[in-house]
Amino acid sequence: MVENLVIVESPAKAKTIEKFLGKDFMVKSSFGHIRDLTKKEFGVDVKNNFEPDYIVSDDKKAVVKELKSLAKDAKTVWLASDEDREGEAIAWHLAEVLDINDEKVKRIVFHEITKNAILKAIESPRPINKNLVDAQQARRVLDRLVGFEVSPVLWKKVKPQLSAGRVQSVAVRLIVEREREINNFKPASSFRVNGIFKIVDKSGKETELKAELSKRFSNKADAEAFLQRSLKAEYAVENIVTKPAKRSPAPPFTTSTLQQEASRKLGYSVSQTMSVAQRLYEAGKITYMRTDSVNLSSLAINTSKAKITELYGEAYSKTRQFKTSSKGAQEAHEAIRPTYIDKETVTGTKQEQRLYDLIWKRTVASQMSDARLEKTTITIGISKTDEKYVASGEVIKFDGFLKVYTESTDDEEEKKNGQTILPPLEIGRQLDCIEVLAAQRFTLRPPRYTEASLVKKLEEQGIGRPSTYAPIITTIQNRGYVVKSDRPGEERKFVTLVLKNDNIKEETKTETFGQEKSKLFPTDIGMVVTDFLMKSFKSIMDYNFTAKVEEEFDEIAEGDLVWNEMIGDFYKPFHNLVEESLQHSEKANGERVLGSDPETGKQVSVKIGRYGPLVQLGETTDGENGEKPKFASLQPGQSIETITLDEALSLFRLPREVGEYEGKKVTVSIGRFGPYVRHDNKFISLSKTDDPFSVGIDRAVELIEAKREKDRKAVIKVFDEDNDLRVLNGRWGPYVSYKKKNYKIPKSTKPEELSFDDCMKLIKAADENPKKGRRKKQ
DNA sequence: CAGTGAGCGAGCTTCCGCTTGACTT
Repeated sequence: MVENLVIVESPAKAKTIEKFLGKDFMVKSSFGHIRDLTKKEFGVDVKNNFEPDYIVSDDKKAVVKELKSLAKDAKTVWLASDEDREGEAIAWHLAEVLDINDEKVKRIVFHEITKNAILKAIESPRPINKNLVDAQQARRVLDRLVGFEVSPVLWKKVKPQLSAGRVQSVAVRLIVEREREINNFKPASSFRVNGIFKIVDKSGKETELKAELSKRFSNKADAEAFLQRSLKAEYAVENIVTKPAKRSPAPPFTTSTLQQEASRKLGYSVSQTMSVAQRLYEAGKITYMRTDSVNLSSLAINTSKAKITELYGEAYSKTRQFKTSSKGAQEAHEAIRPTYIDKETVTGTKQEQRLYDLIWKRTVASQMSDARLEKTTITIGISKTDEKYVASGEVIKFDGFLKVYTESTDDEEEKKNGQTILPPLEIGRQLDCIEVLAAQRFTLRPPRYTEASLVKKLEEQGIGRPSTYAPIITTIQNRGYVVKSDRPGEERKFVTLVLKNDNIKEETKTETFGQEKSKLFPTDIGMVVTDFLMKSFKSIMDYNFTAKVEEEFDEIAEGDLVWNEMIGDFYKPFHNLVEESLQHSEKANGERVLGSDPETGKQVSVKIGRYGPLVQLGETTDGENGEKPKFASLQPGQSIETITLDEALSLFRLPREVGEYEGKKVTVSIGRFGPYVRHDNKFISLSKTDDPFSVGIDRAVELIEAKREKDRKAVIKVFDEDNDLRVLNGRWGPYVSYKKKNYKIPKSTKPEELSFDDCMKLIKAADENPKKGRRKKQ
């Protein structure tokens, strides 16, 4: 029997705290929430003051049972869940479920896992804050009402299995609207002019100085006129301005900033970052990784100071406490930092080491001095015209925190503007101009979201929580609203004018732009659902909806508002929208008429069908004449919103019969797995460079023969005893194939030397004890 | 592995936030 039972949310936290507390304390974990609204029913009694119907989740039954029996025997039960809305609710649910005497229960809180903080917390217990619990109940009930009332409207009006929610629908809206901004974007061009000057220093060494003209020209004629004016011009330094500047370090990591930096610097996906961080946390190497706080414990600040002084000297140390600026932050934890800041590196996988390194640097840099810079601007005058060239540069006078860490940005343009060191010059110096280059530049369309930049945007709007950023991104992809994908760049021509050796030369060059890697694209269904929700549930889709209800949750937490009343005020108009939409909304399928087929005059349209987006030739009403419309699926990368009539029509040109080979038809088409050639009931994939619309019989035969050759090579051995048994060479090396199942060959044996009996032994052994993780999902 | 798009009806789907494993590749 234990005197004191302490319950926290996370088992790793329990382990740490137990060490601080000594023998009389047993520390256990609830593994997060233990109860939730029932899923089988609606879970909220809307006719009875929105009474919630809570049940212990299936996967928590064992935990609850254990905690219950421990609590029964303990003298005091300390509920030590986090000090935020959700944590307070967890404490309350525990108190309700554990079924123990109120006097035995004490609620304690701490914001950092240090011995001092824990001992202090034990000294000052408090009752459960019911107002805060009510704020959580309001949050939970509101999310259930929105999710479980709006989703069924989508099932009826758009497609079964779809979902809508306070957070996910707005996340999808962001991506849809960005995509439309990009589709509607019309790039404008202007001419940017750079002069390259020759500088000779005292020792006779030559360097080049690049300076940009302070003016851009909106068209080629103006740029050309400027170059004409510049012919035989003379150049001189008109002014040099030097200004001191400073740069300060970024605050320590929160979940969102860690996800952003790990994405930019290490290329990790949001969920990858979280699982690597989880492992570091469980190994006791970093503090809790789901946090919205930039706060550091005084212990952490002091150890950083000592470490920085030791490594870089006192001048580099500057202790700082940061304040959070993000909307809706609840700051139940510390910032994400190394548990022991004096440890510069850790053992573990490469991934863990790299993430730890990032966290260490960010934390330490946050406690370092500002960097001091000197910014210099040189203005160069032109003898024959009023425009000026400007060159700017930056010199680091004292590196401060930059010695350790610099935060990255999402802005690609910013990266190019790297700091340059300017050569020493003085006012009045004459400069030789090597060349003047005027190049046509285009305005940039808005960037598509990456996982991490979406998280950043959501956090700015106060939507979602540290524990949900990664799941949100998974959800909107699983629902088919959004896909993460790459897109090849497009080519575009641009004009350059070069003035060199008193001669102006025009040239047209090509550049690629708009290349995308791992970006979030909305699907057709994502766009149709967003449009539907915007029409019927505008208030829920409002970017400020979460912020608005959060204010009310805060009032509930303060005791100034009663939660059921707040929900009641929300529900009445909301439920009316639901009813209204169910009764009056048209079915939404995103149908768009593209025009008519020049050959038949029939209408060509696109819409979302049962199996996805399709193009339709002819109308269903034509059926009266006995003619059914023709259908074809859209290809990956095509969208019902942007597809053109020509693109749509060409989808009907497949499958194409390209000829005959060995007396059998050869056809080309596009299937689920891409373009293919079909011959004698065999399918052969086209290569990336083949165009399914133009591939001819010669190329098709070439592919068929190549495939046959490959298949021949793939067979290492066949057996007379049993035709089903073969030794094959596959993508991952040789293997044994028998009755459609594949078997690994031990590394020690040579595949050519396997006998029939050897193979059968292998098969028997593998079938008899299937290894864990090799079984197929049912 | 390489389709599908008629209509009906039964039975199912769905939210957000707090936590880890247990899965499979």
